[in-house]
Amino acid sequence: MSIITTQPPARSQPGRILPRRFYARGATDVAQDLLGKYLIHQDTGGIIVETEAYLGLKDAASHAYCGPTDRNRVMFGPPGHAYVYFIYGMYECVNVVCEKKGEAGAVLIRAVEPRIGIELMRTRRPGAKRLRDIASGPGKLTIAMGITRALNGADLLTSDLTVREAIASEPFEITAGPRIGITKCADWPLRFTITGNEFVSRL
DNA sequence: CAATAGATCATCT
DNA sequence: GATGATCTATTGC
Repeated sequence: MSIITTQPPARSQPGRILPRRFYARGATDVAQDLLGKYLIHQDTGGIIVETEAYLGLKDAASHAYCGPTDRNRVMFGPPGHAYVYFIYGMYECVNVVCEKKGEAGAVLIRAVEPRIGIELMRTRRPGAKRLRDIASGPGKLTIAMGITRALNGADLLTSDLTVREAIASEPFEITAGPRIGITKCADWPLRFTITGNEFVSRL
């Protein structure tokens, strides 16, 4: 585990949808820069507090490691689109596609701090006792925000799933550590959290 | 609090 | 036919 000190974004319009070029970079950079941004779907949204980078063909833990298939095709497409996959027979997880077309980097959104449409999210996650249980995990946040495989391939700049600049953000530090729930490349420090944030999937 | 079992199915071998 | 970028409930200290 390591701590990375960040600067507040030099120039950002609060609430503005992130531009395509934000995503057209390496997944490791995008994963860190997504922290503190807003993930918005329809009437729900929150602050991204935990992400993981997946490095495509270079990364045995990535769904794209063995090349394009019907499932992972959007990861090889243009940046700034959603890759939503179904896992464990039960859950869906959202990624944002990075890198230029042809390269398959992606960032898994692992946890969100609920901010918009909290009541609606509560009804979708009736088992969640505390606010911090609503979206503190990749499978939980898709349920809370109504994100399904129907959004696989959706454009994050023009669909009703978007990522936006922070409204009013305090400076924060980033903690890096090993990714969760994988067996290959398990020691690569590609999981990033807002240091000390209580809405992450685990401390 | 930590460890473990069970749910459940699309995808790939 | 096995596995998996998970979650919840339950069991055991």
